[in-house]
Amino acid sequence: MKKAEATRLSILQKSFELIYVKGYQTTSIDDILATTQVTKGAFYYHFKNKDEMGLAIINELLKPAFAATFMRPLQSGGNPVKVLYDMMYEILMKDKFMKVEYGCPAANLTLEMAPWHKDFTIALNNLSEEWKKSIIQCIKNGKKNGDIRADVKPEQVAVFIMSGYWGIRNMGKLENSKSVYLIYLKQLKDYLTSLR
Amino acid sequence: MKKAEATRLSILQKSFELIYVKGYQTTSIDDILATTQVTKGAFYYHFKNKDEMGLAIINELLKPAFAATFMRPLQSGGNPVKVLYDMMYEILMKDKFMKVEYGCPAANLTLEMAPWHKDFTIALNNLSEEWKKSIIQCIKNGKKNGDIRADVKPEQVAVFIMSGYWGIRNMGKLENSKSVYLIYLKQLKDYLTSLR
DNA sequence: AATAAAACATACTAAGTAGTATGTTTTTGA
DNA sequence: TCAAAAACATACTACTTAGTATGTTTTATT
Repeated sequence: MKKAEATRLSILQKSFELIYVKGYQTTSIDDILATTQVTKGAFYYHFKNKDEMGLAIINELLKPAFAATFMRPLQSGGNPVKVLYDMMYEILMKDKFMKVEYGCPAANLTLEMAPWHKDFTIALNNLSEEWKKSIIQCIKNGKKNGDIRADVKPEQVAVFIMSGYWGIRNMGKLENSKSVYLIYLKQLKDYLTSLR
Repeated sequence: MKKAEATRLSILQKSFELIYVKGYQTTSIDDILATTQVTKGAFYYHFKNKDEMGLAIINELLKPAFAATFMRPLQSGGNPVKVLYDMMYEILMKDKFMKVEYGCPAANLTLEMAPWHKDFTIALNNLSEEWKKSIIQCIKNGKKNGDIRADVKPEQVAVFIMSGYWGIRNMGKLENSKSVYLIYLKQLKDYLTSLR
């Protein structure tokens, strides 16, 4: 990797961490410069302004990370009852990047930016739509295999599961403890089982 | 009501609306002064600082509003399958204050402030806990009446329902349309029915 | 090696921010 | 009614913010 590219990536990665922890609005350019050891000249050489950097974080870091953690596990073709539960368990209990006290970076950005930063909202909605498609496909596949009842509506289930996820992140932040994740996961298992 | 009390209340109400729409951090004192037509001297006579005002909003406006909209409907003693669905339908589809594009004020504040403003987090967690208690009581009552299966775990269900609510607010913001609320509500009905 | 462009560095600006200092006006209680 | 306290008004400060102007250094190309 070229040195300039490394500088750019370093800015994105450190900013992502700062924004995840502190929020977008409260993470100042000067904060970013201090932690990256990059100067203002370098920053504005690589990014036109703060929002352009924010969008780059979503598109270049959040999106691939999201695809790997949220969507890849759904492509196995297995029983949705198990696959969906396992996905959620991995995301909530095993993921190394996300911390219960800081919630989900995608959810944080959405709540903070929508509806004022349209570009952010569109990019984040994109993520959400992709996840939804993956879940729907997983359920459709389960119906074909007979793992899921024929009368189950895939889109309804997908929305229901996704809303549960965004919401449990909120509760985790409030209580600052993963114990609420475990309670949620138990009921998620019961719910998924009810779709057989 | 005394005039001074009216001034204080006006500040709280207008600030609440501004913060609900724009967020806490991005609503400046000067914004508040401009929309309330109150001067800085008056503001700082009534509130020590911005955070004290924020807490007053939570405790004096959000809390009672939350109790009326989220908790009172649960105290009827009716069938939880219907009572819980009706509560959610009212909150999502009928409430006059909350708009789909701005989400839920309690969720917005939580995502924005936790874990950095401990007082806010505690006050908001308080709200959440009260709601949880109400839902649990509603389900326990339903179990006693035979409306809900004996093996249903009230706390698990409460957490599951609450997470669904916080989450669907997030999705509403992303899509800026109540249609996602309707999809969610259909599946909520199926889920609640599965508890019989 | 020479040179042009890329990559970075430093000092600054203009606009906003929460909060304060110091007043004036209004209300209240004896 | 009149003084004291409550309620408000205005002008200011010290600090932070995103972004710019203007440089210097590094890298790539010939």
